[in-house]
Amino acid sequence: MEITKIRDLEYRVEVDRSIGMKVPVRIFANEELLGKMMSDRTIQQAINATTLPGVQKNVVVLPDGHQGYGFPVGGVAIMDAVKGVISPGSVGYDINCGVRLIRTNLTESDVRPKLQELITDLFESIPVGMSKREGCIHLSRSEIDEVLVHGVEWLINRGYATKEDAEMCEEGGCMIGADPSKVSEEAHRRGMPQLGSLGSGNHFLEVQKVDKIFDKEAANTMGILNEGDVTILIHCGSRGLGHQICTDYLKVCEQSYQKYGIELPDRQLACVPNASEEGESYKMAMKCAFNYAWSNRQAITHWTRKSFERVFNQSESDLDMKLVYDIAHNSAKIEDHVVDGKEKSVVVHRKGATRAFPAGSTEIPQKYRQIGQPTFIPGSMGSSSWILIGKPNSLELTFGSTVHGAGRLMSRTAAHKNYNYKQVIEQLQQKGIVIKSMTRYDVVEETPQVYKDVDVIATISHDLGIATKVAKLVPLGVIKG
DNA sequence: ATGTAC
Repeated sequence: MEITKIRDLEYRVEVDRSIGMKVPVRIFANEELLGKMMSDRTIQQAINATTLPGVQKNVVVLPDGHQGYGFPVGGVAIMDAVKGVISPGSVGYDINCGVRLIRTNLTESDVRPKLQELITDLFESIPVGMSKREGCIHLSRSEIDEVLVHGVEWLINRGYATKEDAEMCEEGGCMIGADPSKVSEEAHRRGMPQLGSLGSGNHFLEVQKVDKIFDKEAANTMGILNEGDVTILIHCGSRGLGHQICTDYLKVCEQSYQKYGIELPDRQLACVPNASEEGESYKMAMKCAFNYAWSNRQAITHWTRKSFERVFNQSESDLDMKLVYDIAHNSAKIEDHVVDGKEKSVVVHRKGATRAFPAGSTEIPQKYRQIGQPTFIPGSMGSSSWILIGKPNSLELTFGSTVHGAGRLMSRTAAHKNYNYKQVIEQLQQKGIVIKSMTRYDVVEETPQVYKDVDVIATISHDLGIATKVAKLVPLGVIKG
């Protein structure tokens, strides 16, 4: 493959019809990050995606891009909504994996003396770890259907959410058109006992302080007033339910290629025509997983607020723990984008990528319409996290998207070879970071050294003008699987 | 990411 440098931070793979490419690949990265992408299948996977039926304009690889299942994590691809495909493989297993940020009225000096107590209380009240059931909201077979259809609204009615919480989620915390009859009984069964659980791997809940504010106006609009303010970041997804829905529809894809005459360069790049019966069914099921993931993060939010109330002996209104915003990392959405100078309805696949719509977009809450959509990059444990806001260049360059995280540098196995639990814990202690985790191996596998430098990723997004820096957050304490 | 390989 031939990669051409277009300018600083932009590279390109031109169309090669001999291998079925229909559009170019556009890579946004610095030289070092590009080098990492070239050491695995990232670019090849993006090239594969340019062969999919109905693909438009170009496939995007963001600076945090790395190899994924079929389609790169940190990738964005748009398909003609009428003639193109929708690709469950290009959304990923953890449908609506995402991040939300909560603000508080507390400062670092309020939290430090009670940090150990706070992290212990959070760890005891929020279920973490693989396949966790204890402590979750256990849904009956009919209740889970209500959650899948209504999303956060179901939790409002049960006292787990406010109307404002729902408004601070994309789509108001509910995807219209979710149909639980398109979700298998197996997926239902897995989802019923897991609502309100964090999961494992890179999922976490972190208590942070605002380290530096870069954009005071935007920060203040989000309720981030001063450096030293305490925030909470929650990173998790749709758990076993979303995973099962992806698994189920990958099978549906496999069974339909002959019927639709689809030939793929990689079986893992699973897809079906967007407008087909199978495509419509996938979307209705995917929307259920969306609603479940929002509800999941919301239940965790509720228990987080209760935990803070207990530890600081203050009421929820005193603490003013407002949800700043909630974003999705793994999604397919029908949006209008400009292709060849014309607005066109397309399926936007964002896998390990978030929406980053600029100011004025009707898809973002009124509260943020003047400044642009808030987006968050989760760091976790030793590394910083970032608040960014969407800017007009995102529509020009990345189909209204930006980066979602640092991206792994070292495999899980390599992490164990190079680091042990004691080392990682000591390193965190030296920084004053309190951690409680379900397993030791998750801590080792998630040590900051296994990730690329999140600050560089944020800076590239900023320099490209797709989403610019609002504030840098650093961890005080973290709970994880 | 995920009942870490039905």
